[in-house]
Amino acid sequence: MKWDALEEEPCSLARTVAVIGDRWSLMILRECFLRKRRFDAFQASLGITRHLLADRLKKLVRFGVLRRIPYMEAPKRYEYILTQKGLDLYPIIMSIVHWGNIHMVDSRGRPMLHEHKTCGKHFDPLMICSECGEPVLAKEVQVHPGPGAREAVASKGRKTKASPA
Amino acid sequence: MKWDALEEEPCSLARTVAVIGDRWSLMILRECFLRKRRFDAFQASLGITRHLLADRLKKLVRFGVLRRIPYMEAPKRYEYILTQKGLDLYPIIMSIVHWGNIHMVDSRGRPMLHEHKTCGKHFDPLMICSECGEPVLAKEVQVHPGPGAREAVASKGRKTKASPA
DNA sequence: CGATAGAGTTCTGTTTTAGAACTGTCAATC
DNA sequence: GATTGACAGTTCTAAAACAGAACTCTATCG
Repeated sequence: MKWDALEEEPCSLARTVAVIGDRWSLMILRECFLRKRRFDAFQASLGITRHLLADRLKKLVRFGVLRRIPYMEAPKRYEYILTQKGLDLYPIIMSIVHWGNIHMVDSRGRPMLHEHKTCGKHFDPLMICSECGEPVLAKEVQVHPGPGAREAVASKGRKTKASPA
Repeated sequence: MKWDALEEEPCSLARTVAVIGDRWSLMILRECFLRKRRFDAFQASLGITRHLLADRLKKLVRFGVLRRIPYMEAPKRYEYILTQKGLDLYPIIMSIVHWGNIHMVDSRGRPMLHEHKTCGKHFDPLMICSECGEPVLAKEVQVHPGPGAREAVASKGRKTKASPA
């Protein structure tokens, strides 16, 4: 399966994975949320090859996650800033960081702490249900096909071809 | 940078990306959360090559995200089920799906709807602060180095080498 | 006996990625 | 006024990852 094919899948996970589902895109986004915005800054702190960095930035711009704005004429220089669409990725980034905090830290503890400026405390992100406000657990969630689902092929038995989410 | 190097980084995001930061791992996990658990079931609904599927399953087992349990002797057959560590990935999966629901759907709408069995309603996941219960926005979060941070090289000025999170 | 199912492994050829060097423009320095 | 350095890339080659298809092995089914 090609990356382009992922985008076409009737599955919100696959489509999002087409945008951010490689290690470098996620690492670049980490830098963006840490207020980095220039080519060399990304390159220095990530150790990514310049070739791939150029490529990934292009991709993220193409998907509308980053915007490329000139900050200097002659020579033209650009910086990359998060669009609203990009900012909306924050819960993904935070939940990834949180999982790492719980399951991947060594004996020294967390590399980074997050302070919620609104309340002034170090916090962890918590995922709750938009309707009842209770924490959401995998076992308590039932999925149903939505309007954008692929038509189920309805072959005999319990064999429905695809499994979008 | 190799995948192994990512694991070593003093950054919870990098370490998590080392585990799930490729398209197939995320797609496999989607299937796991949809209760798929067998090799051929994964292969059929993902269209991944068998080679890569075997490889990714091995990786996810090695990282303790999946457990490989025999469900049949002679011939030995195994199925892959989520460990607690794997189940804890749910917020990541859900936030990815949610972003896709908001930003990547076509005119037909969402491919899939999620029902919170606890309250019986279709819902979206919401990320809140564990301390004050308010929704968390990127701009309201300040990061600080934690105990597991790499020693900052403290060069002159505002130039700290790495940017873990 | 031959066919089918399940869970992989092996093979070959194509894509992606890593790592390093190169380009081009401007500003500041020797 | 030639040289160096910052910045934002592009180009090159070799190494690694991936796609697609075929093959293996055990066991049951008709």
